[in-house]
Amino acid sequence: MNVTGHTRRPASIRDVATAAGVSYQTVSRVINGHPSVKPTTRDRVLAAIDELGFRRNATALALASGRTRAVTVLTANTTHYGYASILRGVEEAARAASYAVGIGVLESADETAVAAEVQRAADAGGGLIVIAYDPAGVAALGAVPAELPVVGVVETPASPPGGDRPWVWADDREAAYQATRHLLALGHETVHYVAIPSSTRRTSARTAGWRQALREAGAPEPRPVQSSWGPAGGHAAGLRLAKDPAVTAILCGNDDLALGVLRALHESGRSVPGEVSVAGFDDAPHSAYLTPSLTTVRLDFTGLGRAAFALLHGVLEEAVQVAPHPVSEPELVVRESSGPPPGGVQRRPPA
Amino acid sequence: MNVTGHTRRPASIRDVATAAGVSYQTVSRVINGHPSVKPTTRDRVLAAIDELGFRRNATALALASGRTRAVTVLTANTTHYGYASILRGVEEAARAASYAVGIGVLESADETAVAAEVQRAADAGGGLIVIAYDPAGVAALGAVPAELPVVGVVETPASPPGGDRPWVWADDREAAYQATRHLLALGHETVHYVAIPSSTRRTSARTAGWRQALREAGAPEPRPVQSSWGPAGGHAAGLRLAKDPAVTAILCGNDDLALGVLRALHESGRSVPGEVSVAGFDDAPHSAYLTPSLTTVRLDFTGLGRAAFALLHGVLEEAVQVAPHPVSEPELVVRESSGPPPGGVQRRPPA
DNA sequence: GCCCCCCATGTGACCGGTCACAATCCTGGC
DNA sequence: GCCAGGATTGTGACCGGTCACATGGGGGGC
Repeated sequence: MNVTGHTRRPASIRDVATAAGVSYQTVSRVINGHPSVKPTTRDRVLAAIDELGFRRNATALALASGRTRAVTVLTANTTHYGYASILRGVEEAARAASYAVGIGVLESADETAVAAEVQRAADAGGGLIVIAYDPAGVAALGAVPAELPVVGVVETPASPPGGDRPWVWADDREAAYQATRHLLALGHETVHYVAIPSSTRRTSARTAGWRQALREAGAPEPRPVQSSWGPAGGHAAGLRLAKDPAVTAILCGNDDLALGVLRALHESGRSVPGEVSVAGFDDAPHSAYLTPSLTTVRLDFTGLGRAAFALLHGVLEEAVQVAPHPVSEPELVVRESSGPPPGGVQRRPPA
Repeated sequence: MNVTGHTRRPASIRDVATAAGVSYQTVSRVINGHPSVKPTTRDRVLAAIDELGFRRNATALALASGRTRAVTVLTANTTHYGYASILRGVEEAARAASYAVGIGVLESADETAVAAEVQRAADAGGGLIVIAYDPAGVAALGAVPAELPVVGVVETPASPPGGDRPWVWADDREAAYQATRHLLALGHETVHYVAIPSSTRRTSARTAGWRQALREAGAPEPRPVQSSWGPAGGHAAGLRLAKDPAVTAILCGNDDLALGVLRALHESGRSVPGEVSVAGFDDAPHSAYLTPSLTTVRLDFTGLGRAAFALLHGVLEEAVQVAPHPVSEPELVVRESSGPPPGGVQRRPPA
């Protein structure tokens, strides 16, 4: 097996063919599992493949056949828990299907920057998965040329800006609805909301679910506090909300925001959950270990990533079309950060 | 610009050549910036390129020239802060150099699984960056065939198992040393250490730095508590350490472990930093917002990723070799979780 | 005015696979 | 024993670029 010392270039199908005493086309048939190859011949070819350590050149395959077996994930953020988990899900599914996974980061939502990044992803060949939870992602999804196979991971199911592209989504609306109902059921008069940046100018799914729960309960609807993605934004928002003694329950657009809010409440001397209840969103790994541990809604991001890949895989190989949303339901996880409002129940919990 | 409705395949250099009335080779020269092309001709070609929306086919380029302009990052984990940040740094630098970035996840340290993943990465063409902080990563680095260009992101600089491969590293030893000295300087008799899983059977760099600081101070050297990567491991370790009233200072292998330790101390009724001081490692984004906020050592993971790419880039293109460790020094960040031991200073702080 | 050389451009082969089609072998039916 | 037809195998062209070399034209040195 490669006894000669000097680096030689890897064996091609013609090398294998020579070694096995057949034509290159026969080798091609063997590696593609074509049925009409005599067993004897096949064995000889396989032996030669083994001996030369032959591996099919993916580049040549892609050029000759057009099949690329690659996916590029376009995302605005790789360190954030939700995004990273989606990426992980994609990678998992892609690995199982022996697809290569590429990644492109959308540094800004600027139109030309986004277009450049989409181009770069397109150049890589294969399919695209765009995480369109934020303005940059939404812009990217919109900028994908029509002929490119793409799947969006979107916030709202109703026809996203990307048009008729296939998509997957987690039911953020339902998740926010559940979390809000939980807080209301504890007896809070209303629930304030610290929002992550919206992906579109329209109301986000999370905001919508929160509002729906308030409305159904006949609770007052405070203005949502627009914030950022990270704990710093939550901290700033939390400081503002802490000043208002009427605030007894806060829902946050994600767990990082909730962390910042918790910190702000602590600094303002308001106890959680004694005076104020806080709920997050996503169930990031650290949320269970905070003090107080964080009530939140768990979303199956990994499953979402897997689903996105499955869908794209179906598009690329015209195999069985996967059902568009096989992702598990959001699950409310009640921990220490939520409890009844101070001074007992202020309004009747719903029957 | 592509007025016809039906999807047509993208323009090739021959299409451009025909449109510009030159040969395909001239087009090739223009897109490669070859000097000897008459300006008039160049302009005509550029116009044709623009009109047809020509983009050079990366696959064909790779096949014909061997240059791939791609990096694959092999890592055991994508959601963990440090890993994700390294990946981000690589992506950033790669984008600037217009390289494509691929990602492969090492699901287990099992030899055949690792070998398969390395093969997959090799098939993608281009260079490899292996994050070798853990057994799976170390195994992967070792399994990379000699002829493949690879850079390791390693824990300890001294000849890693990968042999003479180029590598980058953050000075974990120095970082642990600083953190430990900080705690000792506050007056703690000694510092306990909750360790992340070691990448090799040998003592990790972080453990070594911690031990060195203890030794220099003549402090007792407790056995390090072996743990995992996540908060759950830190929690378990913290519960054990909390039982021992002699424990007044704990250094953790990363911020997630520290989070678990903080939680365990809280559950055990021991106040931080009143009774016990805790320090972490990495300065993850949430650490500043914990209650108490976490004293930790900031490491420039993003810079590490950028450096890894720069090094690989040098190897791939035989450009100027980059200095092997241009990564910034670790920086101690003192926050609320560390303070003097209960009952005042128990030993003299070093002069 | 001639020759040499460089500038500008074109031609053919090749990278390592695939595809479409042709050519051979072998077998059964009559 | 002859022929049709499926099973095997081989040949040439092609994917979209690059590389090595050939070719035609114009300017400077003499």
